[in-house]
Amino acid sequence: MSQAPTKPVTKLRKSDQTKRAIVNAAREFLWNKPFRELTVRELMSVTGTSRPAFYQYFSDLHRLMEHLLDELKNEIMVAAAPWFEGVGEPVELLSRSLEDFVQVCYEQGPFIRAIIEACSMDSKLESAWDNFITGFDIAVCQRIQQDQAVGLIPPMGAMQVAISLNRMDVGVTVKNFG
Amino acid sequence: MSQAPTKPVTKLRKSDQTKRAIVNAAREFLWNKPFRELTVRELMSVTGTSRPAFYQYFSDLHRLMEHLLDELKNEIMVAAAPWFEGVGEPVELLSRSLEDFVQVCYEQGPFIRAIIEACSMDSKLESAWDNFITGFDIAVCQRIQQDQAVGLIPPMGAMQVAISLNRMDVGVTVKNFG
DNA sequence: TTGACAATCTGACATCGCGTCATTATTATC
DNA sequence: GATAATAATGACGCGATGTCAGATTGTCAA
Repeated sequence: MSQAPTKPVTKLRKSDQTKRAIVNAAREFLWNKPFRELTVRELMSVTGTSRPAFYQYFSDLHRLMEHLLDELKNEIMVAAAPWFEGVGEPVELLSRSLEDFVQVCYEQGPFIRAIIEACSMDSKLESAWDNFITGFDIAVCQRIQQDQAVGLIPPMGAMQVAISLNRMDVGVTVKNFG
Repeated sequence: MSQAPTKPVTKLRKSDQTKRAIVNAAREFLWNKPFRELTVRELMSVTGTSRPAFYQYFSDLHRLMEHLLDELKNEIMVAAAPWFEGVGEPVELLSRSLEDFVQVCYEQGPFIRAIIEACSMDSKLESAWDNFITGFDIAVCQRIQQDQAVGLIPPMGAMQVAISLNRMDVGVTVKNFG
C-alpha cells in the first residue's frame, strides 16, 4: 500500500465548526418554532457570525433544510435497515425494527415537521423529500409482496397500500409535532 | 310583516364582481402551479385592475386561500352531509356518499393541494385548516363508535383510527395532485 | 341632468428579507 | 514569520409586500 488512508482528506477546517453551529442553531430554533419564522438574520445572530456568512455554507434556507433531510435519512436508514433487508421471521422482525423506527420519529419529530413545512416553499426540497418517501413506498411495497407470496397478507394492490400507509405515517407524525 | 326580505341587503355591488374575478384568477393559476409561485402582482395583472386593489378584498394571499378553504368546506359538506348525519344502512350509506365525496376531491384536488401548501406559510390559515380537518376527525370517530356499538367494527381506539384515516386521505390526495 | 357623496381604484412610498459583491480579516501551511 | 487560501464582513440592488393620500368611478336624490 502506497498511502494508508488512516486520515483521509478529512482536514478539521475551522469552517466545519461554523457550519455545525449554523445547523445546531437551526435545530434549536425549529424544535419549537415553525419554519416560516426562520430567517437568515435570526439564525446567524445566534451563531455570532454575520448574515452573509450563512451563504458560504448554504445557498439558502431550503438548502439548509435539505441538509437536515440528509441527516434524517441517515438516522432512519440505520434504524430501519434490518427491516429493509428483511431477513428473518416477518412478524417479529417488523415489531422489533418498528420500535427503533418510532424512536427516531419521536426524537426527530419537530424536524420532520419543519422539513415538510419547508417543502411547500421550494421545488428542489420538495423533490428531495419525494425521493426520500418514494424509497419507502417501494420498500414497503416489496415487503408487502413478499408477505403476500407467503400468504401472510391478502392479495391487494401492494403499491397503493404502501403509499397510503406511508402518507398516513407522515400525516400523523406531522400532526403530533405541530 | 313590516319588511319582506325578498331582496335582503344584497346589492349587486361592482366590487363583488372584482372579488369574483380575483378568486377565479387564483383558481386558474393554482390549477397547475404551486402556491409559492403566486404573487399579488401576477394575480392582479390577470384581472386588469391594479395591485393595491387586491388589498381591498383580502388582507393578503393567505386570506384568499382561507376563502378558497371556505368554498371547499361548503362543497364537501354538501357531498358528505348524508354520511355525516348517518341514518340508514351503514355499509351502503358509506359507499354511496363516499362516491360524492371522492368526486369533490377529484374536482377540487389542485385547490386542496394549494391550500395545504399555503398552510405552512401562515398561522391563521393553518388553524383554519386544523379546525376543518378536526371536524372530520370527530365525525369519523363518532361513526366508528356507532358501528362498533353494532359490532360492525372491532373495538379499537376510534379517535386514533379516525385521525389516521383522515391523514391518509389528505396525504394521498395531495400526492396525486402534486 | 346635475350635484355630491360614497365606493373603488391608483401611483408612489417605506419596509423587509434575500442573495451578491469587492474588500478585509483570519487561518492554515510552508 | 511570510504568504497563499479560506472565511467573514459592510454595503448594495432586487423583488415582493402592505399602506396611504389622492384621483377616479359609480350611485342616487333632487
